[in-house]
Amino acid sequence: MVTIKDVAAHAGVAFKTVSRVINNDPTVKPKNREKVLKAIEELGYRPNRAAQMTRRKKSGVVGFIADELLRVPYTFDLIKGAQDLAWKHNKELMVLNVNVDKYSVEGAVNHLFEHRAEGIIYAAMYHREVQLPSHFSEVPTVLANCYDSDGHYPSIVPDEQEAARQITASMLSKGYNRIAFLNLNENIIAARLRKKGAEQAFADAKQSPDNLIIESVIINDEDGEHSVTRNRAAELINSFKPDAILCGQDPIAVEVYFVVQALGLQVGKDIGIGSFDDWDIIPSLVQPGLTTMALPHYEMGQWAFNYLLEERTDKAKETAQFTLVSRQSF
Amino acid sequence: MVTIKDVAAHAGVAFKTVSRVINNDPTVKPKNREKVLKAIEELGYRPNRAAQMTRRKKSGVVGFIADELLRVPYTFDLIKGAQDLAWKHNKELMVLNVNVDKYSVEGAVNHLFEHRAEGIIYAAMYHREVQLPSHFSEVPTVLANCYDSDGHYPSIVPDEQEAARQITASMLSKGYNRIAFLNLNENIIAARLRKKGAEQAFADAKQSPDNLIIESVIINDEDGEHSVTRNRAAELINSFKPDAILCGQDPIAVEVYFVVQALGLQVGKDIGIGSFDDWDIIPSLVQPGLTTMALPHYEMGQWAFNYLLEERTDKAKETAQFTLVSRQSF
DNA sequence: TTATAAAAAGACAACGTTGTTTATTTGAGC
DNA sequence: GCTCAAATAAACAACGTTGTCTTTTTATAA
Repeated sequence: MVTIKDVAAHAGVAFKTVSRVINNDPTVKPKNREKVLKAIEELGYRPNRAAQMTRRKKSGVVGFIADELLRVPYTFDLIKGAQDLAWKHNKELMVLNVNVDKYSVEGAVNHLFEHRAEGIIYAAMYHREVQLPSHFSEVPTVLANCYDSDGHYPSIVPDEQEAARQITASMLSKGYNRIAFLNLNENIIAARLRKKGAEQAFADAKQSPDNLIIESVIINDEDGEHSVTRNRAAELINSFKPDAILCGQDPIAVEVYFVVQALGLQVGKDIGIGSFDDWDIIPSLVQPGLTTMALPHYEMGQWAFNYLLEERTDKAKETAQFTLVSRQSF
Repeated sequence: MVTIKDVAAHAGVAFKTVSRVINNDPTVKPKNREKVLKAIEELGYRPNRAAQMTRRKKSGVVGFIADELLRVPYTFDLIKGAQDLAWKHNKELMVLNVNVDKYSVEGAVNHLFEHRAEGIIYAAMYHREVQLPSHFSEVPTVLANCYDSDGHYPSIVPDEQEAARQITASMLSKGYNRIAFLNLNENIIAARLRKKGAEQAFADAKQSPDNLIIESVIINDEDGEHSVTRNRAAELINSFKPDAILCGQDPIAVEVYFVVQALGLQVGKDIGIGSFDDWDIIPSLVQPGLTTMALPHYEMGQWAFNYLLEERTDKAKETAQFTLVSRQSF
C-alpha cells in the first residue's frame, strides 16, 4: 500500500507536508499543496485510518448494539438513523447484533472497547426496560427504544401514550365512538401506556368509557396463537359491536382484516381499523390501506447518535413522537 | 487508557511478554503468563485494535456494501450471514448502505480503502446485474444477490429457475394442474428464469403447456398499482379458471388472497396459492399460511464471506438454493 | 560441576500517521 | 541589499502495538 512517504517522495516534499495537506492545514503554500494533491491522485494514496487512530488517540468509532431478541425488520431504521448521521460526521458506526443464543452483550462491549469506541448506543428491538452490565459506565452510553430502571443512562423511547391518545382521538373525531382496542400484552410497557392514552382520548372527548373496551392479545409467531387472536376478535365484534377496532400492532390488524372480511363486513366502511407500527409494507398491502401510527425509529436513532456527538452528560429521558399515517381503514 | 506497558509494569515483566500472552505465544512460562493475566484483569486492559492493525499491516476488515435501492427488510439476512461468520473469525464487517440519493458507491469504496479492507462484499437488494466502478479491482470483491455481465467478479445469486421448477412441481404433484403464474416483471432476471423453471416443471410432468399461463405483474408501492394487480388477478381467475396461482413475490400473494376471498373462494381449498420470498412475517400472517420459496439470503451472505476468507481467486458463478416453506395455501 | 543447547525474556526497531520543536524560506520595511 | 519577523517546511519523537534479534535463564548431559 502507498504511504504518506511515498507521496512525499513523489511530490518532492517532506512527508509532514503531505500530512498537512491531508488535514487541511492552511500553512502550506498553494504550489506545494498542488504538487501534493497531484501526487496523491497519481499514486492513488488513501490515508491509513488505523495509523491515524493510533497517533491521534481518537477512534471516531461509535458502537451500536442491537439487542435483537425479536426479528422485527423495520427496526432497521433505528440503525439507519444513527448511521446516516455517522457518515455525515465522518464517524464509524460499528453495529453489533447480540442475541441470547449467540453473541453476548459482554462480548459486544469488549469488542467495542478494543476499538476504543467513543460512545455506545444500545438499542432494543421493542420498547422495554433493560439491565446493562456495569462496563457500560466506562464509556458514554445512550439507550434507544429502551430505558433502564435506575435512570442511570440517557434514553429515548416512543411516546406510546400520546400515540394512543392521538389515534383514538382521530377515530373519535371521525365519528367512531365505540372502540375495541386489541392491545398488546400488558406486561409490555407500550401496552400499559397505550391503554392510558386511549382512555385519555375518551375522557378528553367526554365519551363514556363504556364505549371503549381494551383487551390484551397474545402475540406469537406460532400458528396456534393466530387463531386465538382471530377467535377473540370475532367474539368481540359480535358481542361488543364496536364501530372501530384499534390494534396493538399491524400484524394483529391484518388478522382482524381477515376476521372482518369473513364476517361479511367491509373495513373502512362497516368498521374502522387502526393500528400501531407502520410495519414495513404491511399497511399498504392490505385492502383498504391500514391507517397506523408509525414508530419513530429513524428519529430515535438520530437522537441517540446526536446525544453522543454533542458529548452531552445529562441523563435525558426523551420521548419521540409517532406519526399518524392515514390510509383508508378508518 | 491502559496500555500494554502499564500491564507490564504492573506485572513486573517486559512489555513484550504481555504482547506474547495476548497473542497466545507458547514461549511464556506459566508463572509469568499467570502474572500477566492477573494484571490484565486488574487493570481492565484491552488491546488497542488500531495499534495492532498498524503494526501487523492487516486490518481484519471486510467491507459490505449494501446497495439499498429497494427497501426490502428481509434482505437483512444477507448481512447477517456475513456478519455471523465475521464475528466467528474475529473480523470486522464494515457495513455501508449506499443508495442513489445519498451515499455513492465511490464514497463507500473510498471509505473501505482507508480502512484497508481486505475484501468487499457487494450485495444488491434484489437479484440483478450490476456495474461496478473500476476501483473494486484493487481489492478482492465478491457479489451477492447480483452479478456483473463481464463475469469479472465471482458471484452468488439465487437459483431462480430451480426454485420455480420446484414449487411448480410441488403444485403439480399435489394435483394442481392448471396454474396461473403472476410473475414479476420480465425486465427482472428473476422473472425470466422463473418462467423457464415453471415451464420446465410442466414439461417434466408431461403436462400440457396450455394449462400454464404466465403473466407479468407491475410491482409498486403506490396504491394505484395494487388495484391493477388485483383486477388482473380477478380477471384471470374468471377467465383462465386456474386451480392454483403462483405469485412472483409474497406481497402479490397477499393481494391474491384478498381477491380470492372476495370471489367467495377459499385459499388452500378451492384454489391453491404459492409464492416466492418468505418475506418477513407476511407468509405466516395470512390465513391459511402461505407456502412460499424462501430466498437463500443468509446462505448467500455466508458464501460471500467465506469466499473472501478462503482467499479464493477463481471467478465462481455460484447459485444458492431456495427452500420450500410449506404452509397451508396449497 | 560444567558445558551446551534450548527455552524464555528482554531490547529495540518498525508500522503509518500526527504533534511538537527546530530550521529554513519569504517578504516587508528600511 | 539587509534585517527581522512571519510564514512555511523539515526533523524528530510519539502513539500502542508486533517482528526480529539479542541476552538471559533453565534444563540436560557429560
